[in-house]
Amino acid sequence: MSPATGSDIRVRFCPSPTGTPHVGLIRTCLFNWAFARHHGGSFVFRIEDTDAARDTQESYEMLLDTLRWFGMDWDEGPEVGGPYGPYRQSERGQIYRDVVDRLVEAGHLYESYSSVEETEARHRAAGRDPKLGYDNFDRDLTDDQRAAFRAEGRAPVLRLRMPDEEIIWNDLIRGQIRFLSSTVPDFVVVRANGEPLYTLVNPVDDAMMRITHVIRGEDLLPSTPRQIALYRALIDIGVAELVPEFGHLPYVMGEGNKKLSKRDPQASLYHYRDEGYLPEGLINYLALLGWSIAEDRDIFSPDELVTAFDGSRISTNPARFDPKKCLAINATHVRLLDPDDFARRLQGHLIHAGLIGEQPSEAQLALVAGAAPLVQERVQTLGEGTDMLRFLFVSDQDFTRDEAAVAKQLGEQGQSVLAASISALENLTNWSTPAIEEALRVELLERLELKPRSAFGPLRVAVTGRQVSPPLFESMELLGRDTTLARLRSAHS
RNA sequence: GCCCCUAUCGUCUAGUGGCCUAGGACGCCGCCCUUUCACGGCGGUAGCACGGGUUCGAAUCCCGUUGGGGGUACCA
Repeated sequence: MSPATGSDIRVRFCPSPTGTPHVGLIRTCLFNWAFARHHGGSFVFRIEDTDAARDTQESYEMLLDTLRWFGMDWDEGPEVGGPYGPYRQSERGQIYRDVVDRLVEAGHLYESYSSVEETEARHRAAGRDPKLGYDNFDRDLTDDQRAAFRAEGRAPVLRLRMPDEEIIWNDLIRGQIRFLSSTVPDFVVVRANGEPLYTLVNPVDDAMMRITHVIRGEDLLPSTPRQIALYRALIDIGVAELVPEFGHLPYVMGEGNKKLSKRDPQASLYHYRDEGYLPEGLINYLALLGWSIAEDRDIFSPDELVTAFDGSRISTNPARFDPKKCLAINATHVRLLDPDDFARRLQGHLIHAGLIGEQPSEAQLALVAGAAPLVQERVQTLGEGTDMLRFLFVSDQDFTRDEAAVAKQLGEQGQSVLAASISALENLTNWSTPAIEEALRVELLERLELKPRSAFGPLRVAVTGRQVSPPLFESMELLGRDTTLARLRSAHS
């Protein structure tokens, strides 16, 4: 049973601004965004910065930057506002204080003075496992007892009184899940210093922002009974209208059996952006981590994702992040790009790599336009394209050749190929790909009777500096007669 | 310890009782194409964790075992 349908659907993405945006986080964001867009609902972006010790402004800005790069636009949130703001928890202190006062007044929260040690001691004295957790001891403290604790100088935390009945919900992804309330102790929602905790502010904000579907990581699944209990209390005091639907996404794992760690460089989205992955390639792969679009298909555009993503077909078991498949999916998207679009993006990456300036010259623009089609079919990322085209853009002084390639191709036979090629090309009047190819084929393949492999390998290394390059004759044409001949001569010792 | 989630090729997954001698993708291997590297094409490799049920029939449902993961904070 869904509490809302169609455009009433409201979902949120609510990260803490700690560290660099990573794969698991953005995957969660993507699922929420796609779900909202599919249903024509609202996507709310909220910043959970209640932990002053760990939150940073830099991380906050990286979050916004990353979402924008992916094109995951939000309807409400930082910088766009909305009817339920502010959207940074650090700015919502008064709201929480008011809610807490009302919850206390209605008897849902109570003061608790027990320390962990005292709780464990009580468990031990009763012959119970001391690790059982909080024992709800302070629930029924009398006024006198509370006064006595205060007199000792102790400040209480506030705990939510959990209901006695079993808590059951129908998880959007996992079906019915039930927890015995006896296994869920009363939990702290306000610190002794008066600061509210995540356990309070997260459901309060979801309620006040009228969130209908909470889609989040599996790690939060065990805290759901507590949130539902808090929701019921919020409904009781008129802050919430309903308990939202919950859906718990499977983990994204890294190497081994560990959850993908924020520290793992492979987990940082910036790593992929710098390498020249395409946003649509990453979105495609991220979506595959715990979801499938169809039985025998796994390549799709962001638009196609949105069209298909109705919240079903989400898997329950953890997914392992596979860099190889991520690369392959990205490569497919590179090839799918409209050639002009690819050239434009490649140009951006060449600028990023410093091979051309922010304002490329006419000649550089022409070079990019001519070279892009040569590499679009043979690279997996824009970064590889940049590497492959470096020889076209570097100055003569900066041009270097790969040592292993030189050793392999520019030995004795390579030198004779170079000599023959130089004389064959020196007198070429028409510097075009077909003419260059014709001249070299006649000279090397027919006259010297060389195999194509041994004929063109040395030329490739001499001209591009690498054993892997765009097609040779096209490369020579783009490089131009003078530079090509200069490189052939400089390789000829 | 207690609670919860989870279990199909190396990896991501399809599969909701008969369409399954289990499909796709990545990876890997082979062949073709080929001026390198790729692209593309063709073919191959490899899997239902185990044990009990239920059923005419189980990868699919139930129970258990084992494995994996998470939670059990005055972090989020």
